Amino acid sequence: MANIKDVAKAAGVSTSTVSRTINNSPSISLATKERIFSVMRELNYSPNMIAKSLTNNKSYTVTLIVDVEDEKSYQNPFFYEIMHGIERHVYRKEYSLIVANLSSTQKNQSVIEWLIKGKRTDGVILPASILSSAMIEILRKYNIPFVAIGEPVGLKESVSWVDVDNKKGTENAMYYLFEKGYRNIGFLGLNKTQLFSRKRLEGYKSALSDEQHEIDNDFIRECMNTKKEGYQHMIDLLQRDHRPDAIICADSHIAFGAIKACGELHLRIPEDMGIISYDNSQLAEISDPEITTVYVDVFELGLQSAKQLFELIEDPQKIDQGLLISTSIKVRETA
Amino acid sequence: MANIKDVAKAAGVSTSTVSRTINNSPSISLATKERIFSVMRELNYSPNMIAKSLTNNKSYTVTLIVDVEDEKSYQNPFFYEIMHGIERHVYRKEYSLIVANLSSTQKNQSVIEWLIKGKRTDGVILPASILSSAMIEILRKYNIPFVAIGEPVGLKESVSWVDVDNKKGTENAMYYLFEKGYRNIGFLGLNKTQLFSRKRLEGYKSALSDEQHEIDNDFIRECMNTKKEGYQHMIDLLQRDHRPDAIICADSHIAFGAIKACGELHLRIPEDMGIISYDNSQLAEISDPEITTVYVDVFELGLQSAKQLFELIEDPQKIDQGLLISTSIKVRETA
DNA sequence: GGTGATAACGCAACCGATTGCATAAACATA
DNA sequence: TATGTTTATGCAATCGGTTGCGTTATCACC
Repeated sequence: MANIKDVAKAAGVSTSTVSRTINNSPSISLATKERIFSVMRELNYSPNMIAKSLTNNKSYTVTLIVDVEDEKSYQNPFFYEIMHGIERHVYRKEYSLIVANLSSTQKNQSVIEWLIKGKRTDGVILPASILSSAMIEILRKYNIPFVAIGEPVGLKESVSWVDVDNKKGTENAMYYLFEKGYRNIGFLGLNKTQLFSRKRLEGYKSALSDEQHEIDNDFIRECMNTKKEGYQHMIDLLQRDHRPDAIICADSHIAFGAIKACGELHLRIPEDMGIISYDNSQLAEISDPEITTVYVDVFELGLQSAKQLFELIEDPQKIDQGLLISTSIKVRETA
Repeated sequence: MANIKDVAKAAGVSTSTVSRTINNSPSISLATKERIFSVMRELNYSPNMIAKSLTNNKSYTVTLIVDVEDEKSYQNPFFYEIMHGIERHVYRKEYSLIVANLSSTQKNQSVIEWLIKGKRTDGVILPASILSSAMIEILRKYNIPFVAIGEPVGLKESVSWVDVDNKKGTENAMYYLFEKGYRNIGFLGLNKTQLFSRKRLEGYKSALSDEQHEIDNDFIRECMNTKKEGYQHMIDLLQRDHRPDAIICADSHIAFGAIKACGELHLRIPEDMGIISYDNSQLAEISDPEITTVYVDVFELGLQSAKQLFELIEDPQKIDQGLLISTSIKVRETA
């Protein structure tokens, strides 16, 4: 394949001149630029990015870390779409995207350090679950910009991140349910360990306050993100005297369990029981009835994380900041 | 960060010597090798892969293409797992993995050509859906090894590929159903456009022949991979005089529809109706009852595709070949 | 016509590795 | 002792770009 020397020779100029026309230097006359461009086309030339990397000390590559622990959990279908969002922006910048997985439980930084030390990456996007202080230390030490997917919690220093606006999303779901006439709304979701569940619960509570409803703690259930727990808690809730007439599930698996419970107790959905969960389109649409959800534009989430990363790459002075992606209600059949 | 010169200086040798010890040349004395290694540790040195790439004319990177059209279809959760399988082998080889998406409908080769021309990739793994003849032409032209995920169909030349053994998988599912006592087994699946469905149908038919059953064409329904079509075809099948007592669904979405149909007609699963579909663990496990499936080790599929790719990279004489990944039956509740 | 400014380009060093060839020392052999 | 081998290492070119600095030609102006 043709290299810069071939182009220079064919155009009767030095490689410097070719390089400058590629990089659009003003000190090359228009005539020579055009001649060089036409030679480049003839020879089917494209610059060797490896060589470019060596001189410019940039890899033209960013890395997406995925958490293998999440792989089998609820996040799975999300991450795929996030990746596409990231890709879109990365390729727009003429960078390429490396993926690598790490385990949040094993606290293993080796892959990322290996990539950095080999000068293979200019920036990193990684789930907050992976962002241990040891990880931050490494990234800072080598001066590699990074952005977290998900709001990190309990960190001393500030970092860049993007997350779904879980609180507002749930508030909006509540307002939607109120408007539909539901009055006694419950909440099923884990809230101790998972930040996003906590935020969703916050939104649930703040919407109740806003609407002058009092918070009934019996309506709030800590519940793992599984069909089984969703089912059990729902059965339990429905056997009480004072039942909810609608429920917000922090996850679609929970909603599946809740729907099953309603079926067994012959409650009609959405007439007797409204249900809203968070979006996992595949599950929401295959459910019967289909689940009304808080829709999260995860593609946008990925895109924004990449944008933030490039801001840091292009301007090292840029200060770290968080960004919340807003949600909408995707009306299906359960509310 | 320390480079090879720093190491050479600190160890009192030339960069050649350092390079040779890194690459384990036999012509360096053990004593100097040890000294150099200890200096490397002291200085926290690792070789700059970019520079290595430039001299060795290898990018130490392979690319995984994903088909954005498939993104929203059944393959989605598969690809994620395939990616992990690929990753495992790629990082074992001390390569890194680039991902890029292409659309099978738009027939757009630009990203891949851009990566190749920029010398950013040494090999490509791509879904058969992307493997148009134009794509092959490009890959051959630049002499880039590639492996298809899925058996390509209608190509003139031979290429390397890995695929699930769909035929044998379905045969095994049939034998399993026979053993369970089912005698009238139907098949729901699309078989015109999708090779994997055709193969599954082949397996269905060959198992019937093997067991001396005759093929009842009314029991074979062309059916898109959706819950809706699965439901309709199942209702239709169940309203006939001669009903099946078990059914094989080429996809889990179909199975969801079939289960719904059984519920409405008050058929007990698995007593009155056995159901086996192909694996999508998330859907299979959230279904009620949980779906018995033909399990596909997609991680292994990815791993094997990467292995094949590296065989081609390491030995350009290596001839292209296909590889089938065998399946197993994952017994859950529907059969 | 001499001087200075400006425009357009080339020279050569450099980025961090690899490698063919040369070389020096140590050792063996005649 | 002179010569041939072997072992261990260094020199310098090379991969394909980039860039500071120098050079040449052209033109304006006095």
